[in-house]
Amino acid sequence: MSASIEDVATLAGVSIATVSRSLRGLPDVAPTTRARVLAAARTLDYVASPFAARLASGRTATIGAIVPFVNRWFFGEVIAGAEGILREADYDLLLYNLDDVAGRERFFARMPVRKRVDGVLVISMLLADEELAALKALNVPLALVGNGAPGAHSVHIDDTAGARVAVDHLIGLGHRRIGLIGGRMDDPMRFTAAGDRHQGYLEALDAAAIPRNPDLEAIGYFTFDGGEEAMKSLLALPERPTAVFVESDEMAYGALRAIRREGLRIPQDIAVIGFDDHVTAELLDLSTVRQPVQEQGAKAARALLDAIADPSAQPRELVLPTELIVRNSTDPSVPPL
Amino acid sequence: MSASIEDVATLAGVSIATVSRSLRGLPDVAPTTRARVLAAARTLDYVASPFAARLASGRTATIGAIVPFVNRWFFGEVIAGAEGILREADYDLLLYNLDDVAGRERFFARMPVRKRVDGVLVISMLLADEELAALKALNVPLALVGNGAPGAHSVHIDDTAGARVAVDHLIGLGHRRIGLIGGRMDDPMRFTAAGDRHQGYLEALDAAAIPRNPDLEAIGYFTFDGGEEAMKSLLALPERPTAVFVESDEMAYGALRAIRREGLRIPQDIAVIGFDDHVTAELLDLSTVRQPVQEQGAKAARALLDAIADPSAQPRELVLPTELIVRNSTDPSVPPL
DNA sequence: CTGAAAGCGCTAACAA
DNA sequence: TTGTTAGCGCTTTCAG
Repeated sequence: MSASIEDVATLAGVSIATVSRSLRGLPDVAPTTRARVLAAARTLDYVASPFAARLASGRTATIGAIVPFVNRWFFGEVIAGAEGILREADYDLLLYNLDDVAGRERFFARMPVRKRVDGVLVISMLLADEELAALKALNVPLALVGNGAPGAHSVHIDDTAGARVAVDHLIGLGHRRIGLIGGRMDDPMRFTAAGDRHQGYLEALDAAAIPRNPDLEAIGYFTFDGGEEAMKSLLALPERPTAVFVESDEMAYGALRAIRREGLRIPQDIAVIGFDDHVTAELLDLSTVRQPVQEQGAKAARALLDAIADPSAQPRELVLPTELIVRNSTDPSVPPL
Repeated sequence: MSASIEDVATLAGVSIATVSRSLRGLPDVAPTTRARVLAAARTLDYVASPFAARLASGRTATIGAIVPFVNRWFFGEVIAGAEGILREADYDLLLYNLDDVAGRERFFARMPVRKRVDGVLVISMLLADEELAALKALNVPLALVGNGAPGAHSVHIDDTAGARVAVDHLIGLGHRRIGLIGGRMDDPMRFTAAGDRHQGYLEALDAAAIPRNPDLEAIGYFTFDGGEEAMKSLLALPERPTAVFVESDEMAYGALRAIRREGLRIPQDIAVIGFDDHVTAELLDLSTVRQPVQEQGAKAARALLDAIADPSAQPRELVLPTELIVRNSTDPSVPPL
């Protein structure tokens, strides 16, 4: 096996306590002693066994990240953002991918994070009361990305405001008959974006004194196919909308396809704006509302580290700004790709 | 704090050794005793401290996954595949995201996986000799996704064969002037796909007795922009190709854009086929070569678990099949979206 | 400034 | 079948 703290102590001619202190940069070690220890550690290529250190100190130097789907764009970005900050601080990132409702139940039934993390990062999940309670019972700081919860740190955008900006943009272009394509509010994974963005849509209409029209609101799955289906239903209306606000870019891609299949032109016949600024939104020339994704992960990780350093600190809520990105799918004056 | 093994032992009226045995399902425990222990553990909501267990047993029950970019489609899928298998086996997944060349160097300089994993999963990286040596020095099983290495388990596709199928498809459609858009062989992250796919392109031409033509080979970054630039250079040729094989779907998206901007029609003026079957390939109606991605992660994770269970087992190499997906970007007889 | 020694909460012989 | 006990490799008092 590899070198242990004893080996280093022997080689440096000091006690293991001094090795421990030297290596961790604790005060009260003579500079020359420390140098000797560092040299010994280096020649033996020594690293402390994290498990022994964790057992002895009680600190795990690990963050658990709970994510619905690692393999979706948004979540991957958030994790990348968080990982960078954590790695820098020498924290490990333990990944829990829920995958579906069954996986989510399994996670909360078994609570595999117990006794193994100093903090928990929950990505884009609206937690049920019992779930929140279960996580709080871990007695470690909790940070949420995407929405807030009492007693937890949180980093998110203002979905409602973002949606309002998108719809205002359509109104500014002269549209009055504006459709909505959105996700179900009762999504099984309980994402909150759908509800909030729907709300923003309604507020924008109200502010412009455009009457609400439930016929123009098409709800479906928060996916490409869901968007396509929803758009089809709007196109089948006796009087179809001249513009649609779609609650996510992925749904918007489906909407674009439905519109093109119908032989209609974008944006002349129907203008489309999405939400997220997904990687391929630019490629598809889709107007959208950009949200900082990696940054949400990074900020949440930072919040956790701060909370671990100072457990008495109050939970903070951080709201990051969104940005309207105008492309050719809404504005014909923007040159197409 | 939460319950310890002692608490359970006391409540069940047995020794801690018996608790340990009962909870881990070891033999030689009387059924009634085991039942009593399980009941006690349940009422105390007890889980063993993983750190104590790991220190005592020497098994970490965690796998380190080293990935260039969590936030890219391919890698996210691989991780999702691996995570599922590992979670099922009660293994933790420790994520190391390299992010760039500097991150890669930092990783290998510090080797943060030391003393903390029972196995290492390396995703899509061609390891330099020193890197491979460093990982082998960990003395734990090593599994690679995307390419092989002596002494390591590996799961990958046959990139060369896949590329050949793609180019054969173009040849079958009557094309003779077939361009290539590919990544640099000397990619800083050292992905191997570029070289292998390039090779397949050449082999397909040779097999069809179509002379190679270096002018038709455009090399760039393995990204959307790289593909766009490369396509532009092909379009600028005095005699442009009638079809292009692009080594990745993401590059192909860029190529599609360059072609459309030039006012040319796909596939009538130029046929385009990509590689990967990236999520949005269907949306963009792009013909491609599909590779099983999650499955590669799952199979590699399985290989690691097997190797941990039986360290004497020889490293195995698993090659998964690819599949040609014909869409409208190459074949006009396939109805467009 | 440094060392001795007592844990941290388990697992794994070894006895009984 | 069960209990006793010696570690696992550190961190952290507490003396010195």
